[in-house]
Amino acid sequence: MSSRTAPGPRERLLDAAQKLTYSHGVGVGVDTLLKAANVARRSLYEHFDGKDGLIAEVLRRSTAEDEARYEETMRAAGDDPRERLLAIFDKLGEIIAEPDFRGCRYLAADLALADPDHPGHAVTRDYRKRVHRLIEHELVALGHRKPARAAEQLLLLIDGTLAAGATRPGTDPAASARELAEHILDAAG
Amino acid sequence: MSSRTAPGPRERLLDAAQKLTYSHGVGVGVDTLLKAANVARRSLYEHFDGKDGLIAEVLRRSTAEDEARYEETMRAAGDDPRERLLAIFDKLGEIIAEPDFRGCRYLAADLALADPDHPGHAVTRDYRKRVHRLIEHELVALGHRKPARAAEQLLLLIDGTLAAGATRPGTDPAASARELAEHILDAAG
DNA sequence: AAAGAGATAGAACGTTCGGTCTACCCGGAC
DNA sequence: GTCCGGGTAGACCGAACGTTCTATCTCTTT
Repeated sequence: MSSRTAPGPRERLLDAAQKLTYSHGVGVGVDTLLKAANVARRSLYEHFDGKDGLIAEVLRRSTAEDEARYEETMRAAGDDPRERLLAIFDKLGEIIAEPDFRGCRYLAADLALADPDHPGHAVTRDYRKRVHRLIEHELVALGHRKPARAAEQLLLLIDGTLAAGATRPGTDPAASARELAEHILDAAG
Repeated sequence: MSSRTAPGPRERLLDAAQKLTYSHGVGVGVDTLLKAANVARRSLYEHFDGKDGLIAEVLRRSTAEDEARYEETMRAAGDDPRERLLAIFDKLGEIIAEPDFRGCRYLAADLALADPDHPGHAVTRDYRKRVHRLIEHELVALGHRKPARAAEQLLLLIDGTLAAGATRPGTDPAASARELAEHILDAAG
């Protein structure tokens, strides 16, 4: 009951799957996941009703964490919407610099899950909508003349930063994107 | 000997693999590829020494085609480097609009091939270098003050356009990117 | 002490994976 | 005609896949 309890099989499995589906892709075998989590085979099917359910739940958890990270990043940047939005790109720079960065988890999942009916797709779609809302809200607060268009452009910069961060070592895509983002925000009117 | 000869097993297999590794990801099974190409199992190993070799060759072929498409797009845009570069984003708009567009093949491959030693990675790395060179060359011809930085930014816009095109239906990332690209080029000095 | 829920270990299922192998077939060169 | 290289067809291999199953163990609750 206390918050200091050792994590149960469900949590261990989620933790391991979150780590491994990122580093090795959603194609990792269930044996690998079970072994890494030290969890019985059966628990996977009790808690998540199979691998697809586990993947969907991992994505749900990740999106919640990442959305919270967006909010925390903006919160730490103060009250000015402009600073709050630019802080996102500084944060992206940190994320990309992490040694085990492997690109955007959600894009990778969408590209890897060939079945368009896989429950994971709905999760990533929702996540993108929430981030979109988050950013558009700031643009409205900033008084931007075209918040919808500007939001699309900022999201494109984020996508591009994560893609370039994964595939163009030695470059600093976050800095490049930030510069372009400044221009978008300066056109606020 | 004539150019009108029916394509041999090697070509059929490459054609099928090029199509299927894009629509279904590089995780497609060998059986699926052989069936689609109407090719004997053995021919795969004779010509490509296994699935990995086939994938690498498919990527090589695709990069050659895509690089040629960049050059053709710029050639068709005339002599002005600015127009030639902006034409890329118009072309991207067309590509994204195609009904079977599924994102950037090379990013998908890099994300899906967990093994960093897979021969496919070298191919995509080379391709990105060549496109980088192509774009930087135009920026130099344009007389841009910071061709290296501007090239990185344009590449980031391309990556972002392809990513957003695959994951944000209903938006027009190519148009968003083009607008930002114009700003980059206007800062040419 | 007894019971029951939840976890564990692990065998086993059928399928698919990538890869190897044998056997046959066909067309052009000798 | 004979040979032979390149192709096809398909059986087969061990391994891994996701899934289901039984059996045992270990807590917590009563």
